[in-house]
Amino acid sequence: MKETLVTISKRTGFAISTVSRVLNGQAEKYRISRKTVELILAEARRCDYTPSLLAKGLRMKRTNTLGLLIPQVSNPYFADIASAIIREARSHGYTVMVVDTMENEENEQEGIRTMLSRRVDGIVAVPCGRTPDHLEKVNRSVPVMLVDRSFERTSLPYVCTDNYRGGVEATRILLQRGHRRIACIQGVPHSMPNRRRVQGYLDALRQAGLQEEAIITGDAFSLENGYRQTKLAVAGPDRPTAIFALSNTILLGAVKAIRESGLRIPEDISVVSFDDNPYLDFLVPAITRIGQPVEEIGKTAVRLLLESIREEVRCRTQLQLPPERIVRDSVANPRTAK
Amino acid sequence: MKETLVTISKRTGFAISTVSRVLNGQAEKYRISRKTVELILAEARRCDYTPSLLAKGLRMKRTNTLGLLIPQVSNPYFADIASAIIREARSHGYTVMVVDTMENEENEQEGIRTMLSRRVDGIVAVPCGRTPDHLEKVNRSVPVMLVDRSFERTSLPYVCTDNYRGGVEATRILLQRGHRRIACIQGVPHSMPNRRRVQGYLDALRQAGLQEEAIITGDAFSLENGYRQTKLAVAGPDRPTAIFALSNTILLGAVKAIRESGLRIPEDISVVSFDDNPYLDFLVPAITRIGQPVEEIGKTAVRLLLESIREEVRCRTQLQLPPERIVRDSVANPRTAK
DNA sequence: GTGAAAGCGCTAACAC
DNA sequence: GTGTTAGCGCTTTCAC
Repeated sequence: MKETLVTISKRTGFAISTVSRVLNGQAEKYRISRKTVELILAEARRCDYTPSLLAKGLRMKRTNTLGLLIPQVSNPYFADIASAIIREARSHGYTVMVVDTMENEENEQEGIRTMLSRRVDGIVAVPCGRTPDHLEKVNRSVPVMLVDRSFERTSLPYVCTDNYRGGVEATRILLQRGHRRIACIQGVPHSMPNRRRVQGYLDALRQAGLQEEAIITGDAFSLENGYRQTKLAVAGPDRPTAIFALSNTILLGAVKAIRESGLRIPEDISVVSFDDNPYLDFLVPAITRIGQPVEEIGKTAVRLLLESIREEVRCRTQLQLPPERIVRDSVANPRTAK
Repeated sequence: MKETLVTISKRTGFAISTVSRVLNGQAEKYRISRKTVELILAEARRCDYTPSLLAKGLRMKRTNTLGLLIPQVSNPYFADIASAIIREARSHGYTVMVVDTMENEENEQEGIRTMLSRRVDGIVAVPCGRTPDHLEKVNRSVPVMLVDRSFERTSLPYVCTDNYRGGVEATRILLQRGHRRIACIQGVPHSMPNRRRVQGYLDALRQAGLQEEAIITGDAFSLENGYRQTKLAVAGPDRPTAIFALSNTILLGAVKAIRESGLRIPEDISVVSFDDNPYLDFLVPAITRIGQPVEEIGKTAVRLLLESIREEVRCRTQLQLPPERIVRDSVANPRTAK
């Protein structure tokens, strides 16, 4: 049978309230005698007392638990984010319940329901819907923090990469080498990170007076999409001299297609990708890329969320953290510019 | 203010118990009239009633929650396992609390404490200690299921890869090509997966009458370890013609060292690795490897655990699932055998 | 310095 | 068919 305050109370002869106070470190506050404190602590240790956070949560209306909605835990990028969030939460005494939404809005909604039922103190979400409506509604009952992805106009707080700037930088890396025909292979068109990256790409081209040259294709953050679009691109008459892949998965597809076509990176075609990953240094050549500050995103999101829980106010901070250029060997001058 | 059974009870005029029964789908069982049912359901929907699983858990002594202890969520291999576990649990109506133990036994113990306090119905663990003692003790109060790693002699149930067989198969792939000097670069020596893989390697050599040729080095599942050991191995006088890396990370270090030394894979030296990962197909050459049935491991572990929770008996199943050979292009005949 | 008791939201045994 | 009530384990107000 489980130990409770009652059993300890009975065995030590002190009242439940006294036991509770001692076990919560409130002995001082209530000026409970040293002797009592020690007796109770000893007994608690002896019987391996494990306080019920269920009962405590029910009483206190706080569970020290956060909910985390992630579109795909097995995706290394999301795993990194989840990892950062879980660790940061733990360092503040919070535990995290994770729901894998599998990029499905229904799963997301159901996940939110379970979390609310479990009375989480706050929710961190990488949202997968097209609109913030539902999450905004949830935010009225429990604080919500968006991570990685956000929405066009929303009052919800978020922490993500400055994807626009990432798009600009990636494109500039190529422009500086003299590339003019740069194919941008995108992921899910309506998603915010995608739109911002594309916008960055377009603006960089525009500033270079190359707006006419924009080539935007693709529709999914997948290897298949990267492969298909690259196949098409290199087969066409006016082959691009460089490819900007908007994600790791797209990049892999692109690399596969390029290799199959017999072209060499970077001699025949340059490549820049988004997202960091240790493996990218082991491809030949190593891939030049725009890394996202994953660790910082997770940490910051949790800190802001916990703060808003503590202060009992809704957080309104919307943060875009700067991406990181990781220059390797997949970019060279275009042939035509030689 | 939050809605509860009481508020609904008051507003509809029915007793709390009636409301409870209806909302739990027990209307039939208690032969509650259609009208009552509809009124109550309507009101619950209207006010967006969210049942408190805290209160329910307190009352029922079941929370429909599992605890998951993972040594490093950001490691793609563990992320895959976590993903499978989370999804399988969800499909049975369970939510998962994840603790990242960071390969630290203290964190593991603390993680267990929080989980027990939160009254999880069961715990899935990739343990990081050297002995099963503590987990066996925990198993007396709540069912524990080991995953990926196990212990030499333990009564705890587990589901993992047949690492011994993996070690044998990897080694045989090399032996069949005529390799005789095969360096095995291991990870943490005392860990079960490592020991079993090494044992498989040794037995495969023995069966080929090559026990004298065994070369076992290394001490960590890390890129650095793989790099260092490979550097030493290729620099030595009697260079191995093949390397068996006991993990992905070790492999990457090995590849780096081999490239730096100017040797080519597989012409100068063959390579076989453990663990699957999509990126391995994009290295040049693509790496031949032994994949672990991660999805199945996670699924099976959760199923067995839930079953033992349901039946209220301790599971004693200890399962080793067969690994998968993934043959690519990193193995060739050794030079000397030509 | 310590204790008694109410109540958090829920289920289920028992009553009618 | 529906209602009353005890109790899950905890915190906290009020009392002494």
